Amino acid sequence: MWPLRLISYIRLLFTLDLISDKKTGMVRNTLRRLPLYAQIKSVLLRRIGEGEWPANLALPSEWELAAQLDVSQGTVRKALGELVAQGVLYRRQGLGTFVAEAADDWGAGCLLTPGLFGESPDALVLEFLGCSRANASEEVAAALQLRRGAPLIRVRQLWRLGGIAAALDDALLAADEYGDLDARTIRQCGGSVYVALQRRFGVRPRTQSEQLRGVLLERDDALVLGVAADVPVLSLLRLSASVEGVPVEWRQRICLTATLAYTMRPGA
Amino acid sequence: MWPLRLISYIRLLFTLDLISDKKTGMVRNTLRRLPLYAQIKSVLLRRIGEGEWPANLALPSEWELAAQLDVSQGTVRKALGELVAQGVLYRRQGLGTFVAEAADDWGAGCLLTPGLFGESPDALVLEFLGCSRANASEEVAAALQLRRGAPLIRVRQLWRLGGIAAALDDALLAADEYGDLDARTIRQCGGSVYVALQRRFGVRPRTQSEQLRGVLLERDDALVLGVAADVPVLSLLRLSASVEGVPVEWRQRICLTATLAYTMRPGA
DNA sequence: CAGTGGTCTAGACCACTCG
DNA sequence: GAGTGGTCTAGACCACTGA
Repeated sequence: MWPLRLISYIRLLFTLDLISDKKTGMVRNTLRRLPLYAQIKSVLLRRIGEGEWPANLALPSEWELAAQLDVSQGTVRKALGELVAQGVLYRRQGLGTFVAEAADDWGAGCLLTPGLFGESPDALVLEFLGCSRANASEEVAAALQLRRGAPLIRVRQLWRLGGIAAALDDALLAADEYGDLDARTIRQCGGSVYVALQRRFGVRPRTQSEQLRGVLLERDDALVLGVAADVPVLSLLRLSASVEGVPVEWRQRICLTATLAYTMRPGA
Repeated sequence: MWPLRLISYIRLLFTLDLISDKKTGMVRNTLRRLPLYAQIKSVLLRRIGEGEWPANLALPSEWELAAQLDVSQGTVRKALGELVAQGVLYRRQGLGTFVAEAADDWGAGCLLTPGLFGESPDALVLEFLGCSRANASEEVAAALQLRRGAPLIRVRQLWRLGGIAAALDDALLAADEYGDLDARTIRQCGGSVYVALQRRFGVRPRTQSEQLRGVLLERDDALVLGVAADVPVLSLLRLSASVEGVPVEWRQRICLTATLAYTMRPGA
């Protein structure tokens, strides 16, 4: 019994690219620096990132995974639970555990609703406007860990609610890394940058930080949105990173708030 | 063994004010409509609400609670875990599980930071401005489940960051329910409405819904904040409710965003 | 040192979904 | 009915805290 467990720990060790110079007796302790379920989580995250299981197809069952990784079902369950909480997976009782689609470009931070404290989120429609090149400002360069002036891809998207323009997005990505992201690719992905990143680069961006301001709508943006300029709007900045924590995308969003309000997801 | 479990289920039944007309054989199934850990959660929430354990003092240990409620430690742990996730409790390894302080008036929805994607939240200072009476508008009445024109208590607070005015709050509460909330009481609670609610009424408000807009700063508010009017600012509306889900407070906040930005808590 | 939360296991049963 | 996630138990050991 015990030797078998030990072997599994050693296997996990290599799977995680961790190195231990300790004697076998010490391996377990060394590994315990991270709880087993956290190690399982890393292993699964990597295998998901490598596209081992397509989106919306079931992973192996909890018992199957437990056998593969040589841990108990409860431990697998705890790891899966955290991934579900992070939105990477979802579960359906009696069916299985599934890889979630790439995150929606709108993001999980806040939700748009038409009414006041209304409950119906209403379908936002994403419209792809175009792709262009740009250079990193000081601010963007710092956030994306690039040098100032580094070449960027700029993706412009328009959000509509019931046909009416609601928000305007500018997504910025490092061109050196994601230069292949052209208009055709994004169009094939329904206009979604995140879906394109997932399919083309195996990157699943996750919101890392979001920031809000009240600003006045600029003339250029007002033209695109088809409304008057100089009205107060909501400005959102978002930094997204891969599951490994590498910055991927900087996004700036302008939200019209004259007739709409933005309801935040009730936290916890 | 089994009879003992049965008795515990029946006890839980009464603790939860649930009623079952079924024969003893059916009680278990009836109860199973809610998982055991969820029932434990309710029981604990109520006991916390009744002030059984003062803030920052330890609850009984997981094993002790398990014995009291006649469930396993793992089940208690799951219930406690969810309450920790909700911010009602916090845990410290080796010490115990504690009741958290009343929520901060600032709220858990978003966090203010001075810099761009900066990491230091910086201490916000709350300044109590005063108390007054008002009447419920249509909107507020609907949110607080009152009739239109119902008497309200209005509490005004100013938030400062490094001495500089950053935000202005107007909290509205039903006067019929919370009429005792006068300036003296609130001052005794450090200016915090939530602390006062907890101490005076045993109510622990939790954010239920939050809504954002970009608006222009009005003249009256500009005077209080000591800045120019007509600048774009962030407007936040928040509805708070008791743990039982009864609406308690409607709060309107005006955030200056000329030199500050509001970073949202990274979700999950 | 004793007591606490944190992790992990093995095994059981339930509730749901599908063919 | 077979297979899946969801819950619950009993017991073990670890890591941390404080006296």
